[in-house]
Amino acid sequence: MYVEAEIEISQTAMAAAAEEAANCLKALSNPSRLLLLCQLVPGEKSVGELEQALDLGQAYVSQQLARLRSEGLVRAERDGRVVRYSVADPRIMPVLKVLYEQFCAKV
Amino acid sequence: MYVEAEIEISQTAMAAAAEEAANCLKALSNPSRLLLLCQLVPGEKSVGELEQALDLGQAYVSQQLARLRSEGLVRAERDGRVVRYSVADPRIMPVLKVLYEQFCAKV
DNA sequence: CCCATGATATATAGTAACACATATTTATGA
DNA sequence: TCATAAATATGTGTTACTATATATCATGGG
Repeated sequence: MYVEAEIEISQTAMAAAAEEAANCLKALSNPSRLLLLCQLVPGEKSVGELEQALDLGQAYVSQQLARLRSEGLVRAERDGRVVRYSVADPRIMPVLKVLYEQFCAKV
Repeated sequence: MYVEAEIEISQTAMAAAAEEAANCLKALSNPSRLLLLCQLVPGEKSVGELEQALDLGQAYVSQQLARLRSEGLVRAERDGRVVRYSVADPRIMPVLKVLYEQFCAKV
């Protein structure tokens, strides 16, 4: 009985974690958003800097940043007329690291 | 010049890696598929076993497995009238590990 | 103080992809 | 050929992608 209950809870917890992780992955599962996040790994960057670094249009960058913001993955901070973005969710750093290891460092 | 060329290549390579990673993440970014993959971490399982373990319908499980197959993440092997699935892409194991650490082991 | 400008955000729209359910089909072994 | 296991087909509602157009917001000059 206890075992069943625990398994039940465990499965529930697992399902909840899977949903949370899946939401996070959905936000990461776009090349532009992934590159945007990578740009933010070393530290915060303004929208303009991100546009330049990735050679993407202003509105597009802003849209993708809004998506990441809505998921709580990045944070925006206004500084004069510039808005600087940085990584807000500590969980994605290790995820980005492992993605880099698996998909970029193919040596 | 060399530097510029290298940066150029580097960005191209980065974009290519980002696309590949994003495709992989897209396949992972669904709670059911994530749970299915987790079930396969210890070793291969038949479709029926997966249905039971996750309490999902047969067709649905088969659909999600087909999606994972199409991305090369899992492999199907027929054994009599049973089909056994296993993880096919070595890159997703570390990814699943980090997801587990970040989203499940919250202690 | 108002306005022009630069920086960023939001709105809108069309196409494609996804999620999921139900129905049907294919393969295999008794 | 029947029953079981798995795959595919099909339909419908939802979400994603990306482009273009427009709005907001802060600042320095007049």
